[in-house]
Amino acid sequence: MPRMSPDERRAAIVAATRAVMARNGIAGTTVRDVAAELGTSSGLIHHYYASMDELLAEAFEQAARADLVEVLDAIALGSTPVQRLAIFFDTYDRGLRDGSGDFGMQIWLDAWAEAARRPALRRTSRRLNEEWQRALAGIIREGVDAGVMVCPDPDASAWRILSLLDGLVLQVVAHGDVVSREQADAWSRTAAESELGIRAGLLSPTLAR
Amino acid sequence: MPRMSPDERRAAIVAATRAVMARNGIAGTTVRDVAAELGTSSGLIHHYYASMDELLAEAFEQAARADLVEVLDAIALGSTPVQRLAIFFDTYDRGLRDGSGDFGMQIWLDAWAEAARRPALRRTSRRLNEEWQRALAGIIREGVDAGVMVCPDPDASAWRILSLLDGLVLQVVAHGDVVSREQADAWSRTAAESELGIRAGLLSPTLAR
DNA sequence: ATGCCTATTGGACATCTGCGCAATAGGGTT
DNA sequence: AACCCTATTGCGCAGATGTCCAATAGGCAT
Repeated sequence: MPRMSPDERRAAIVAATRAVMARNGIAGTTVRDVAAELGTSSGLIHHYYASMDELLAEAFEQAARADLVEVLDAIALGSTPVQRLAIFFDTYDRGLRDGSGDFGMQIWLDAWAEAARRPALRRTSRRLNEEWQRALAGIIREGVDAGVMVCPDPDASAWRILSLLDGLVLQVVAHGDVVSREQADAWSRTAAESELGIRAGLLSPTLAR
Repeated sequence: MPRMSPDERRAAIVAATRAVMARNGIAGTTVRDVAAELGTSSGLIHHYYASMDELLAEAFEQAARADLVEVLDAIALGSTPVQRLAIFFDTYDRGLRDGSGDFGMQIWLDAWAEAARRPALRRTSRRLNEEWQRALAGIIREGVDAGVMVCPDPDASAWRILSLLDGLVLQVVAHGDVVSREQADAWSRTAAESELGIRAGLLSPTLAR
């Protein structure tokens, strides 16, 4: 209702879109939903975003990046590679627990499926996934350099660990408790321990936080 | 146009739905698309299927089950647990290569995403996933009994291997070649070798076929 | 005060969706 | 040949969707 500067308004629109996306998923986010969430008219959205596609891609980008940044910040608090890796799993699991630190994991499933039909979303999803992989591979390389991990190919291991996480998340989010969140968490940690030659149990959840 | 028996017509409707699904994905399959593919009216579809959700679930069920049966049949040709496991990966990889004998892997991504919005599809997707897991766990148990695999928890291992496969498939299908099909194939095999205490290389692609 | 720029409105428009229903027509039974 | 059951039609309905546009109103410069 109140008049805003273009920058503020664009930010508000994206924030509202993220809120709706967290509730209804990407496919279930409509212009009118966003307008209602924002408390404005639907015409206003198109005054700032030429198409719904563009808005969805932008909102997903920001939401996904926020989660990535959260993980990167949390990781930075760890003092050893193994601890950083444990924190990586902590944060990932927390996202799974909340239904959303910032958004539901559901939007990742939506993004992966929608990628085939929405080029902008596809590029964003791919880029973000690569950044997750890079973050994980970085930890592994540090671990190898420090002599606390054994891994002939950190990039490949990072992709494997990440893909296992994605696959487990998929079961939890899409199918309910055929696999429990606790199992997804524990299994991915033990798989990483095995993959990286870390003694069993060292990747257990960090109690702090 | 020609009058059919209810059984024939139902089969024809599902076949047409599968064809449209393979082309447009699950979310992009509408009643009118199916009617056009079939060359009949849209009303006819509702004469046989009470809701679109039900029809999509049935079509997905049949398409997915066809692939599962293909894997089960192929596995049956293996003479040892390790060989059967190798064939399991062969068939999975073949599905990834073709775009598929019967449908693209894309519909799995669609199904996982749509599960949140379509209860019937959710149940079907979940059940099929469980059957894949059961098939895999069965092979593992045989391997353990025969003393050629080491695995304290075949069910958990099956879920891990399957989830890794799903996650890798996801990268290949959704993001193009950020991970190549060959890497997805090779990585999942080596992960399984490690997970099940099988000597490296024994799960390499079966040359026959 | 006056005027101008543009943020904002609220609804129209065309299109698509799943679904329901009265009417039609084809084929098997008698 | 007469009849009945039902497969099949074709359209209509109600709602949702993205997009667009003329009209309004709020604030900033003059």
